[in-house]
Amino acid sequence: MRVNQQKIANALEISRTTVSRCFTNHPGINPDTRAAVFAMATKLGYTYLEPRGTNKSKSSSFRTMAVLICSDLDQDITKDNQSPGMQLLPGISEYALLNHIKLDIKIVNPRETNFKASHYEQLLKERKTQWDGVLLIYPFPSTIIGGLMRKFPCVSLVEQYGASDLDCIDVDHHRGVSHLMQKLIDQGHRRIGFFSWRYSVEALWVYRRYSAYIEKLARADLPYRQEDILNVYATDTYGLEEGYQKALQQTRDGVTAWICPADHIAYDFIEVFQKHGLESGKDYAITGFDGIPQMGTSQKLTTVQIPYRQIGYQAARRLDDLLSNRYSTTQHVYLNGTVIAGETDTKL
Amino acid sequence: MRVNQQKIANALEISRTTVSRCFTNHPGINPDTRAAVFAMATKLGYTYLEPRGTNKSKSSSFRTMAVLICSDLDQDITKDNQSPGMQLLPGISEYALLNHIKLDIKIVNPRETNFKASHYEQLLKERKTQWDGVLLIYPFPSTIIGGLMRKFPCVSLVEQYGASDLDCIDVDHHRGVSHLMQKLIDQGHRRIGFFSWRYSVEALWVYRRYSAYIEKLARADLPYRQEDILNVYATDTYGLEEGYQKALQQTRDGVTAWICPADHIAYDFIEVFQKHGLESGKDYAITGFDGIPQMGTSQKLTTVQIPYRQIGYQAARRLDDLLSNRYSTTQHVYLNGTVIAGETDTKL
DNA sequence: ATAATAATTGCACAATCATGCACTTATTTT
DNA sequence: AAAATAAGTGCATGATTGTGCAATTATTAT
Repeated sequence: MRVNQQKIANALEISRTTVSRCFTNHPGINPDTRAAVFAMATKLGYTYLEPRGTNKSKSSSFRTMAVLICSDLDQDITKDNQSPGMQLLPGISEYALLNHIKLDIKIVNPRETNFKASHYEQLLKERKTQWDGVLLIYPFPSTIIGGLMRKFPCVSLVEQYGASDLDCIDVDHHRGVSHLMQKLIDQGHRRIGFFSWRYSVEALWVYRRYSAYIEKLARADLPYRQEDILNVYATDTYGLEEGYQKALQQTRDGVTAWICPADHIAYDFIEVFQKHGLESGKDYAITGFDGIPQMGTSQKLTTVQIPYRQIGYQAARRLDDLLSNRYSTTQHVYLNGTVIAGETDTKL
Repeated sequence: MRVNQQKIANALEISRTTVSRCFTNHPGINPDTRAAVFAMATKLGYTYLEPRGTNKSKSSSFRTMAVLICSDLDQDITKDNQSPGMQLLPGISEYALLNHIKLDIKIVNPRETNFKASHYEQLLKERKTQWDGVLLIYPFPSTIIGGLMRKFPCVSLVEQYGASDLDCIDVDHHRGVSHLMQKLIDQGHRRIGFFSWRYSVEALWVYRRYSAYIEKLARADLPYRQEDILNVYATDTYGLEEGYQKALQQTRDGVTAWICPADHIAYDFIEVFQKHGLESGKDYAITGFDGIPQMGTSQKLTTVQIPYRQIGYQAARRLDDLLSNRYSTTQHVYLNGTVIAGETDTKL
């Protein structure tokens, strides 16, 4: 017999009305109840089909999306428009404009980890227009994410959040790293190392780009060498100076190219190595990731340009989807970055 | 005798009216029913040709998506409706119905690698209504993909295709593997191996799931052990029997859990180990990936259920986007699978 | 502690969906 | 040209889902 809402209601011993409201995104449903219903629906294999006739009239009402940027005010935003946070906005507002969505952009304090604190209380009460959903820019404390997700549909941009069921739009780490490495391999590099930093907060993109690096090694049939991978494993990390010493040592030992999971790591690397008389693009190859132009560098770094505008657009769009259909499988969208051919990937 | 709608109706024990409505994109047809009808039609070899003269104004507003299933007719389709190809149809049909898109489902020969061959010539010329875009199910020869992509917007389902700029919708390998491994780690496993098979065609999902495995090792701070990884590196592969010997050896040496990148690999593994007196879920833990229920197995495998319906839906949707040419950046969408707790991940 | 207020949930009824029957229209066959 | 076959459509109907309002429960303010 087919699964219907009644089955779910029976299983949870609640009324079918409540089940229906969960799927129709009705206000006034306890988030916990909704979660329980969705979990049971998945378990029983229920498929909710949006009603087809009615969904046109509904979209006429104005929605409001919050854009929360988790960053110190002076650090990121005020600095310049080059910061990722600012670069994402055009895409977001483009989508919002096209679809008559209001935006409410707020900067929140990264050090506030208590969702019940006045900082967030205020944020939520201040507005007359209720938020319908939230876009998250930069990493948030997980407690905050939990609190926000209970109240609103959320979509995260660029940064990802481990195992929690948060939708996320990001650059395609795998393709990016794969392209960079292919470029190196094409130039004759056979021993390619991975150089990162340890971050105080767990940086998921480091792991993701590292895993892309490993995957490419395997597919290109290049051997895995533990000693050419620096600062990925927690138990096997180096201090800043120590790390560079090790990198120097490995370079002398035969590593001809280094993959760095971020541009700023690569720029610093280049600077340090220069002090030791090693020139990037000549004595060794190096690539970054992010496509942030650096001032005061003579060389153009080979890197992957992150498609910020597209990410912003897709994120807003995904959130819009979630507003009308909250019972939807969590998804990650990875957009192709553009490889920027710099001068640092040259053959020896 | 020729195949007609009545045949399909009989086979599915529904009225012919319903079958007719499926092909004419009548509203008020359940997407599941429609998917079942399409599947049966494909199986029986029925091709729907729209009525001739009448469709001047009407059909022009309908777009047509081709769904190409690259599989041997008898192998996959006729077998049962459990095959991935068939399971994707309900989601595709759901989107198509909601958005007034016609579907044209075809099975193509995997061994035909020449796009200019009559096999494809026919496929393209047969129809009066031109395809507006193509959904690809199962891996196609790269020559065919190239040919198709030059002619139509394409989106691939479940399988991925390396570096080419093809949009793709798939299960979230990383989250799936991460959840499975976390489950193992929670149960006390500390030495987790990876066991795969070598495939004649490059299986991207093996690499992707392998890279997810490595990423999780790093994040959980478990050491990388080359000798616990079987049949991922081309230069370091074993024959079938040889591979199991090695796996046995490593298990005796201290590996307590094995991650397999696919259910069928895991089922075979269990069977072989059983012959050697090792019981899954007791003497060692093992997990698969795909959520395909296996007949004749006493134990339920711990695995990840692929959200076929959602994948189908999102793929159709992505293709629809590409048709209206709204977004140019190539993207990969990964949907969360559901971890199915079986009996094979137990602690020793 | 108790009243006032807000948040959830259930009931009853309304709306819509999905499908088969009967009939119409189009295309072949005889 | 009539008969036969195949396919499309209006309508009726039971199944399923959506919604206003009242009842219930939780929360907050006296």
